[in-house]
Amino acid sequence: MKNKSNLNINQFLKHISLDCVVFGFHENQLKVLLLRMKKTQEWALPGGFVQEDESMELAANRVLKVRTGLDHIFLNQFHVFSDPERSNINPAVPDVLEFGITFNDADWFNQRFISVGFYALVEFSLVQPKPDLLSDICEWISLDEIGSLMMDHRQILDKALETLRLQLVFQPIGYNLLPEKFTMPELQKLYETILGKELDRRNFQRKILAYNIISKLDEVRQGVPHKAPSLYRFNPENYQKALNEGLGGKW
Amino acid sequence: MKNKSNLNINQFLKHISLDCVVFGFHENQLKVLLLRMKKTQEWALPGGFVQEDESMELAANRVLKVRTGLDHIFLNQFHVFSDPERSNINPAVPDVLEFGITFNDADWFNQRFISVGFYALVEFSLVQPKPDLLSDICEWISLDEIGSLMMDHRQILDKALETLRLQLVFQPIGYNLLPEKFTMPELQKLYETILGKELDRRNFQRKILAYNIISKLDEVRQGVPHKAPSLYRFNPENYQKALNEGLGGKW
DNA sequence: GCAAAAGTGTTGTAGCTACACCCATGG
DNA sequence: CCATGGGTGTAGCTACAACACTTTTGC
Repeated sequence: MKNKSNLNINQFLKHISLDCVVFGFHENQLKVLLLRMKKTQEWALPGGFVQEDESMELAANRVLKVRTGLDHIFLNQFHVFSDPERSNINPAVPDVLEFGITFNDADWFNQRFISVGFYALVEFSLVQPKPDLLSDICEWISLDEIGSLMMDHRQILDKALETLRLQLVFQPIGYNLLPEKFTMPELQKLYETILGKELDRRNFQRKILAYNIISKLDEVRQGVPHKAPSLYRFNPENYQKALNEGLGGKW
Repeated sequence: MKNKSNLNINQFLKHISLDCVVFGFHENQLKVLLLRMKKTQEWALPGGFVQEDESMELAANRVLKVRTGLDHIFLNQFHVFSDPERSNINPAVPDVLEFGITFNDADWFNQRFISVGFYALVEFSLVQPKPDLLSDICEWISLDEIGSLMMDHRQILDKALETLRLQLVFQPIGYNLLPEKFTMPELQKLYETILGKELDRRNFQRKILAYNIISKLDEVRQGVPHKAPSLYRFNPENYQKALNEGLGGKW
């Protein structure tokens, strides 16, 4: 008797999928959560399909809950990818009869899919990456080590980054990507990585502090060479306000 | 013999639709192209379904070509609307057997649809509004005269406006909304309408001119009371550059 | 004590706001 | 000649960039 898939394909909407670009920040590097496909060894973004009774946002949350173990993830849709050629031959289609997938199911997978792109910001240390049925590895890859991806996923990633860059300029992003306590140089490095350029240490500090979205703590980071940097944390009230109203200012 | 619909529903993807918020500017007012549904007399956004072999962008262009007579319209997708309740009972579903629509077709219409929102900027005077099969009127309605709309179309409109506002701040929008020749006060009124606030006449002029995206002509508007305002037109090269690089600056 | 990184201050300038004034036209 | 609206100029302020200097710590 075959191992049976718990996949019931009929509960999903046809033609519609979603892909998530999950960003994390660790060791002063921006990372993205990727899966390696069993069949082709290609790397891919975590994604899935929408059920009959859920919104795209709910579906993205559901998918990411399984992939990361996290609930209530910071999520934003940023673009719909609908080029009819984007998955002319879908390399992710599982082998027939594997995982209990039938001929009919394989046909279903080979349909043309329009995909809604989401980006997510998560705290690196809280994530427990788990591969899905079609992949053998799920792990964080540094942005500068990512090469080509499955299908049009590289294009999706690039668009997510572009969007993140635009958002960063007038919304405080760090809250979701950093641990509760962090140092000013860490926050700066995050900004520099996303923006793709270096910033002046002193001007950065003054600018961030002027927004009143973070508060200095009476602690310093322990066990580092040279002068110990102070720890900060986000100020929830002002942070929420800044999220709604935007920041303004040049970067 | 019944009048036969030219609609072949099987050529369309299931579950996916698109809605367009078409903006035009006329008599110093921002207007939106709306349809009045035959069945319910409700106003609705022009929209449609995606064919098997086209991208969302192509589909939106196709829909708008029929609705306005225009080709190569400036179009941007801005959000996906996927609340499962957004069309619990679809009021736009045509009466069975009307327009040659069969029982099966009616079922098809009553599916749940996820809709991709597009906004379009067009030159008012070039548009020749045409109703579709399900509507009896297609016409421009001033933004401040629009009340509630069919389904969640009001929400879609509001989101489009919000997006337009954000885009306006760092991209030159006017080109697609104004005729070839226009005056400074007209351009200003357009900005004021989109931003929803008044701007200083003199500062506006200096700021716009500083971008070098428009050129003054050796003509003035004829047949107006008081001092005749100069005519301007967009400068294609610098305009394209500004589109790519953004503008920057506060509004 | 020297290198490396954190913390604080200053100064010049571009760009914005908020004005005042002049010009052209119709009644 | 006056009301209305277009066109141009200027003063003050803010926010940013580009700097120099001091402090703390590991080796």
